[in-house]
Amino acid sequence: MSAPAAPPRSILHVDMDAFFVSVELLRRPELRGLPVVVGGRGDRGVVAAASYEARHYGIHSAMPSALARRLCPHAVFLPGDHALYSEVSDRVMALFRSVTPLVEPISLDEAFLDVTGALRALGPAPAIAHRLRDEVRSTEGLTCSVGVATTKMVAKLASEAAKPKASPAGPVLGPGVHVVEPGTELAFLHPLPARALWGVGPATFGRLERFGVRTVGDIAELPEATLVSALGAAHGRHLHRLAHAVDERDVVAEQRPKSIGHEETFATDRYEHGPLAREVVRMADAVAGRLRRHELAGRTVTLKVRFRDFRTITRSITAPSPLDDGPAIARSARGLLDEVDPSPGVRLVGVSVSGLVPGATRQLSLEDAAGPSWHEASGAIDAIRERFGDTAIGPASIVGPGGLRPARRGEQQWGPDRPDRRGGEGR
DNA sequence: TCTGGGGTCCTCTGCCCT
DNA sequence: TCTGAGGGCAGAGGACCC
Repeated sequence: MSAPAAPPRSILHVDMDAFFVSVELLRRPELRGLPVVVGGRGDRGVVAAASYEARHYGIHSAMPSALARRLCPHAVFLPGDHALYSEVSDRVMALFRSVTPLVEPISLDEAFLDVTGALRALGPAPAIAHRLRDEVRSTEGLTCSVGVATTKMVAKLASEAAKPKASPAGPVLGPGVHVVEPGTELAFLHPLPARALWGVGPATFGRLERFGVRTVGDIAELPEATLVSALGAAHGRHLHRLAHAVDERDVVAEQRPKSIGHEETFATDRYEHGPLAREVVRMADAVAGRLRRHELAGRTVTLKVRFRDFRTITRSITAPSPLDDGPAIARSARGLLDEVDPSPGVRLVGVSVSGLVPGATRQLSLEDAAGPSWHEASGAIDAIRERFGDTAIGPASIVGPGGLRPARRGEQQWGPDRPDRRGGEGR
């Protein structure tokens, strides 16, 4: 006798509407109804979010800011305030957790909620979705769209269907909540464009197009073997299942990061090792601070370099024991940088650390064994920064008059704001 | 049009070891 | 001692997501 089938899960995907822009409008209500763009304002910046009025002009997130400005010169461009969005996001996520502990944040403005266990206490999932929308609106003054379905994938696409849309006459309100009833998943999914599926980007779509694929239903009609031969085993099988609405992935509340990194695009390209090395030290210091804040350490240090022609290389090295202090990470990253020829022009460098383990398991190095180490000093540095700010202390090679400021997370989230504000050396 | 920053996951290749 | 197969791991890069 087979076990009875598990009851369908009730999964919500909540997506804040034009989140960054909406947060800005709360403190600048006079901008309501205008095309507003949040993001990098420099020549190399990109759009992080656009109001529905701005979207009407064809502006969308990830678009180069310079192009957005050409499309709508009279739009209001705002620089973005990552710290503020983060604060608001924390409050919204806390509100979600008052409904269910199974909340999986995807980004500052999106989360999955598994409310299967809350149905008895709070009523059916659509009712919970409406209640969440009302609470977000009344407590934060923000609107969100909610998708309700039995899987993460379909809930995600359902929230998209619930969203407001831009139109020539102005934003058109969406339903706010879109429910895909159990058993109707395929009817909802198959007419959607293939690009709607999670995991189908420009490259994958290009390969699928050769088979005449335009919709999710077209993908579903392809044999799994065809998808595997076109896309590789893991990706092919995964897409085949998604196109048949099979998605058993759980909502995971606690996710430990697998890597922590920091990268920056320069307002002007760098052509020499010296300035790049100083930037690498600054980024290593920032990454180390974030590792310690998360009580993590990692063995693999990766240096990323993007050249003027956008060619991107990565170089990595794995240390014998996990690292979490700036000088050690900087030494590894600078060693990798020494192998790179910057003469073609470098527009971006980044430093990241992966292979993360809890910081407490970090092994003592020879340096530690020899006496008081930089690791001990790091704790004092963190305390000083906590109290006096990030600029209060840092590696001697980057702070001081005319030096570089330590990097803060999200500080340059959407590209360099002004030409060479850190005094870097172009050519 | 000319492309940010923070990530995750997958594939391929080369090396080392058995 | 040499050779090949296979597994594990590190390194590099590509694709994708928000």
